[in-house]
Amino acid sequence: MNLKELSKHLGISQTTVSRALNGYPEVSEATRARVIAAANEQGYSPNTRAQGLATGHSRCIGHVISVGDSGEMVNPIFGDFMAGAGETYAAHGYDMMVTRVGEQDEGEIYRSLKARGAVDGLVMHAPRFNDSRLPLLTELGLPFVVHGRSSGANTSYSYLDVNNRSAFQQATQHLTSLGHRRIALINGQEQLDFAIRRRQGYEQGMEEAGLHVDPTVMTQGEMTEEYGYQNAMSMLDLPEPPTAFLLSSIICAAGVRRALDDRDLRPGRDVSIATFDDCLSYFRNSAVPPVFTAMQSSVRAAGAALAQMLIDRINAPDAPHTHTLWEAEFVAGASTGPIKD
Amino acid sequence: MNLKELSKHLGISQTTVSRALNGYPEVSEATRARVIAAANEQGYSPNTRAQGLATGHSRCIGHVISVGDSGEMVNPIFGDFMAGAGETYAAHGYDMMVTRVGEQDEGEIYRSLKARGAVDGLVMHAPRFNDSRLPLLTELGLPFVVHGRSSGANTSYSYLDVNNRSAFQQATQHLTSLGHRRIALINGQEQLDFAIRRRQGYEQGMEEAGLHVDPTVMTQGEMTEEYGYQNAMSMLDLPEPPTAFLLSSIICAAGVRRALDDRDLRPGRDVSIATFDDCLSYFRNSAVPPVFTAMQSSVRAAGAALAQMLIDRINAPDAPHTHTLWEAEFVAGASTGPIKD
DNA sequence: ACAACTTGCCAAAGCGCTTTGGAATGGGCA
DNA sequence: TGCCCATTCCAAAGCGCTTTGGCAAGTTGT
Repeated sequence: MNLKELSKHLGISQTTVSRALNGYPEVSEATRARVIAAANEQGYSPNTRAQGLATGHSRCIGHVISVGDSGEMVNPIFGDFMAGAGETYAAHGYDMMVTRVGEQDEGEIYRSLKARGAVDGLVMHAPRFNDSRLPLLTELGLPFVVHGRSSGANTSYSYLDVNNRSAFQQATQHLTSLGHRRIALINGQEQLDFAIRRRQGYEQGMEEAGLHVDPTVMTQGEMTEEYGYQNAMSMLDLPEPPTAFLLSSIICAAGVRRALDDRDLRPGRDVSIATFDDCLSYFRNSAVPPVFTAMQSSVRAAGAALAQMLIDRINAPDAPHTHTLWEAEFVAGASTGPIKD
Repeated sequence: MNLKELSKHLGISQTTVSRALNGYPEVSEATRARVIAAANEQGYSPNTRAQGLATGHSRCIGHVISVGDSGEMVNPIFGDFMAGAGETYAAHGYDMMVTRVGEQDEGEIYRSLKARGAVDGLVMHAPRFNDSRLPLLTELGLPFVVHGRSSGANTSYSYLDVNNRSAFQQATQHLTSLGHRRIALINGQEQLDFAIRRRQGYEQGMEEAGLHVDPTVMTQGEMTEEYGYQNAMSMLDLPEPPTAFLLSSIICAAGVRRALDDRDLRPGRDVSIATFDDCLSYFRNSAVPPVFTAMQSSVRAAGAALAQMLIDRINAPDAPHTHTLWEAEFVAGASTGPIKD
């Protein structure tokens, strides 16, 4: 069933049917009601592509996820983020397109999405330091918002970020206030902006406690469970092992927990663990008290909010850029405790 | 830059440019080369919507993920599955559309995707027992493939599934051969087909060992870490606690591990854990020996293979349905061992 | 009663592409 | 030379929608 058929069925012109369906005022309410009823009855929905061609909009949002071909990690927050964003898109009648890309040709993908008119806007994920995608997207004139920020970039852009720096400064402070002086940082990949800021927060927290940072207990890498485990294991083998671990992801934290377990150390009593927690739906930290002392911020909520930001931006592309900074919430859990002497 | 402009720029008709670009034989190689060069130089890509309108195809694949509004779990395999599927789609010039849906109106979504011509085909996730989506999709005439199977359905469809039954039968057998007689099954939601089959495999394995199943050590639910933990904890409190746990997900297994830890029990020595492992990129079980004894099958590979199946199906919609059944691979890990007496 | 609006509808153009049905051009062959 | 076929290209229709510009009919003001 298409417009032509529907209009023939109703004995009314295509114009009128289209207008009735799209809420234009030039059609009487009686006609509109009749049209809508017929459309429902016939199961008519306007063809997305034709509508897009005619209007010049795709009513589709792009998400580009980069996954190295060499079996790199898929970001575990992906699903929850999408769930949040999808909710907003659905409410506004947008579709959601996701494109997988191996790092190399990410710029090419953006150009293509723009040239093909495939999306009305997109969400940029995992910004890096002075990210080159920022000027590219700006130049392309494709509305976009960023999940996170890019230090050192001098392009202006809209973003929603968690205050990673203050989160890690707070977490560090929590640990130092418990007497910990040797605190390991098991961070995400430090070409990613969020990891940079988290390190800064950690360094600041250490400094405020009059402690100096020691590179031997600081690592960065893909935040898998195994990565947490292995780093914790090797650090525990150091002549002067850390008494507390600060982690970038609850998945990693699980790995560290396993390492402690292997060493017969109990979290919170023998060694402390504090972590960032994205409130992943399949890995909740919501026991009472929470398993992990954590700085938490829902990535699903972030997805929903960013999607809204993007839609607003598409509707008003020349509006000034929006900057939203969420503070992570500190939750005291069972994984931290005063240092043993 | 659009076709018209490009053809004007080249002094050639739109027809010829289009044909040159699409590899039709009616154009000389010299002209083709010239056209392609100009297209690259001008950064021309055909408008997706216009192309779709003209051809009647969207070159887009749909994935519908259902996420309850009440904060239900997002399937942790989602990201890895998409990464695999996305690879295949990209190689074939397909885009990937994902639609979030709260259970209630899933049929509506399918109808809409079809009516709007938004996708050329779709992947159906998480089939349930006698899933009503099967006849619906068949009736709609939208090419689709299923990740998993639907017991009790009498519609014919293409699928790729892991042999969940044999996987769990094998895992159970492994445990019984180690002397375990009281084996807990912490399963996924048993309205989902894969969980049904896993239970059957478990029951078969128990029966083969001359053991009868005991509902008090069998649960089903959303496979979160906490779910694994809580069930393990309460089962360990039973008058006759299980000596082994069989799990549907490595995320859950982590929870069980934590429970054992809390009870000062060591996996593999005091209590055994065997689990299904989807080879999630952020939660690898690839240590030597693996942390968990597991039945493993890569969900990323499944995504890639299913995508290929769907594309084949789109290209030959009347071909007979394809059924692929993968056997999960047994890996002996550190989490299982002979029963303590 | 007549001009001036409003209201409710329609025909047709246009969005950017593919594809059908020719129409030139040139080469091979008798 | 004349005929036939390939080869190479083009004009125009059509995909399903939105939107412009009108046109009747009904309504208002004087």
